[in-house]
Amino acid sequence: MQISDIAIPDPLKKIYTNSGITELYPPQATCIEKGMLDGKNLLVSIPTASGKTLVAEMAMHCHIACGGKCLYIVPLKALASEKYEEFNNKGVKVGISTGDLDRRDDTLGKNDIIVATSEKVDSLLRNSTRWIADITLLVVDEVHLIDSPDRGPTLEMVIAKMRYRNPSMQVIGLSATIGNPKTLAGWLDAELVTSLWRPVDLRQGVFCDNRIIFNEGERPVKQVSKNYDDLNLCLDTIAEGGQCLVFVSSRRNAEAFAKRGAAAIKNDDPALAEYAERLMSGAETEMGKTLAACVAKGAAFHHAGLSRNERSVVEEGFRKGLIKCISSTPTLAAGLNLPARRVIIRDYLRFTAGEGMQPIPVSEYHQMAGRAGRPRLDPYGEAVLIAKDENQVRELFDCYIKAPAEEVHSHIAEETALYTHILSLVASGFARTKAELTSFMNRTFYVHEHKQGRLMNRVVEGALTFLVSAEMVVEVGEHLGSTEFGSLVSRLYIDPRSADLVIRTLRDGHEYSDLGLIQLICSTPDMPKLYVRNSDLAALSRMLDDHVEDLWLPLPENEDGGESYYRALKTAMLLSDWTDEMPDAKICERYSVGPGDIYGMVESINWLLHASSELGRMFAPTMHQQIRDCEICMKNGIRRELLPLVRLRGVGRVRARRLFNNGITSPDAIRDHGIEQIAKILGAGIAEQIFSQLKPKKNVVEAPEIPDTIHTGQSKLFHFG
DNA sequence: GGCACAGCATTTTAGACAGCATGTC
DNA sequence: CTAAAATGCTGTGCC
Repeated sequence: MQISDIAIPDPLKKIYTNSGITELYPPQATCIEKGMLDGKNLLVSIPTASGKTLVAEMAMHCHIACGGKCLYIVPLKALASEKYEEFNNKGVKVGISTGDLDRRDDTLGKNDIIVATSEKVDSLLRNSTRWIADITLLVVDEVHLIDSPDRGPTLEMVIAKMRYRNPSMQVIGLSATIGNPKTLAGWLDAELVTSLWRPVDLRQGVFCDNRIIFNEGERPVKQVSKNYDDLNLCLDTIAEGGQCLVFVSSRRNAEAFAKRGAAAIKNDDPALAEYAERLMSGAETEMGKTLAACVAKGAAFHHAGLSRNERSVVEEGFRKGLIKCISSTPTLAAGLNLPARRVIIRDYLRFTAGEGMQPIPVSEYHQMAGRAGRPRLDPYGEAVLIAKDENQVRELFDCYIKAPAEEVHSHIAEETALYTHILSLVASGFARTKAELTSFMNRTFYVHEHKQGRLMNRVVEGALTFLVSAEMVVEVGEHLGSTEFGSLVSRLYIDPRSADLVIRTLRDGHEYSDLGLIQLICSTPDMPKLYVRNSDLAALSRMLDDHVEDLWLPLPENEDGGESYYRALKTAMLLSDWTDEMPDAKICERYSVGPGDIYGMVESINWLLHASSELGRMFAPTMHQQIRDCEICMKNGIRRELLPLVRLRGVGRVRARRLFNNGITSPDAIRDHGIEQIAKILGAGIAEQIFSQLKPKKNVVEAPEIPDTIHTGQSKLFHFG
């Protein structure tokens, strides 16, 4: 099918033809034949990188041309940015809305296309965002993620809510290949498009005994390293002029492989030195230094412990073709699109808590294998598994290459997952009676799949019981309503169990302490927690002894509560060190984490601190200001003594500390010292910026407070053995 | 006494959504 | 309670 023959707006046609797209891929053509441009719902279940986004884009432009508005839901923030870039500058207005990128609500609604994560859409629905009613086309990217145990229920609810609000809205689901596409399409009232076609030939094989065994034929691999097959596979591709992506199961493995790769590649391209330098200049941690050393030789590793800068340098270096191989944990499988000639799925077993080493799902294998082969750049892509012996070759073929795609199932009938969603249905007016609640839940994929809602009703009943006892929902006869507290929890977008724990503890009447508050929030189910290792236990119990007064939650009596208690406590210690101005590198070393982990945890607790301060306003007004202050300290990574200083624009943790250590502890003191003095400490430009914010001088002249000790930024709170 | 190393015991193990309001070194 | 691989520790053998 030719682009010129399709009923899409002319400007878009022009953009496509100008960029060399003149003909549709076969599955794309099928979408149009099935009535996508006539408003039919669609489920497109095709392999990765076979042109799903383009299909959705055409449909979106048709809607926009008719005065419609489109919502494009993605599972990851990184993906949201990627899609935003892709849709932008094509003659329509595009907006993005995720937890950390937001073009403010009122202006956001003026866009023709809005790209958002599923959680963000849920949050927008809970906060009755007006433009939601204007959406005429909903595109759900990676719909198969409905199957995810933790985030799937949210996606399922968001789809159900959107369709309930806008009954005439068109829905397009984009999915990887799945085992039961008909069931999912049935739920969406959608035409189904399935295909196995790919734009770049993908050869899937298993490595064993110095050769890759493909479905048809074999390919020998030169043995350079005696001990490492994975390295040989990697060098083989590089020698041929390709790049390589290696998926491994742990961060340590990723780093170890990159070191081996760096030693073997021995590439001294001067362009690489520049990238290495960009990494080295910011590298405070051991991890950062090894990364820089690897990149200098043309190898890199990638995992969630990397800082933002480190990630982007690695990604850019690989895109430019300078970095020849990246060894990665699953971060790169789902997120950013970084295709490579050859993908090596080295570890197909992964540790799962409570289940030991488990084979990764087929869907994830496809996800990784799909990264092989860059459209228009590589002649073909190769995805290679590694077998220990001939027996395993057959096993891997059966379990992955020839294996049928997994089915997608609803996870919505799990009670704890439902608390938040039932609350939101009641609080945002989707269900005003039990009957309405039941009828809404009957529209979920779960009920569609199971053809009956008996278990669902029981679970909903359980969730209601919890919400009523937590005073978030009230039941009056058949009627359901949310309390002021319940509405707040729903809008804050936190787990009702978190809110319940927070307000219960705040009401207990503890004396305020930052550590107590941080511990409380870290104990919440919404907070990601660190793992506790045996070697941490000594420091943790000393922590308990030394801070009995400050901690708000006591060690639980029963044995099995201990582990999660300690995990929360350890997380609280890290964050406490952060607000105690401990340098990043030291935190990384002490807790064996990467800069990216610190960033992630600080981000999470900031979100929850904000929510807690709102809860505090309602339940513990005397603590509200304290919580707000703690929030600012956490955001900046500073001690309380710097609070007055960071209120000034242009002053963050470093400059505030520098001023404080010079005896300048408040905006008033800054004024008293005069602009020249401040310029000496921080530089003229900054000094000017600061002075322009200072209000006219008060009549009272205070002597500047001079601290009796100079703070070094080292932690006094905790000392590990 | 000191060192190298085999062999056994212990330890560790991926990722990432959400609020708010703008400017760190 | 699961399992693989890396790291830690102990004891042996040798100089």
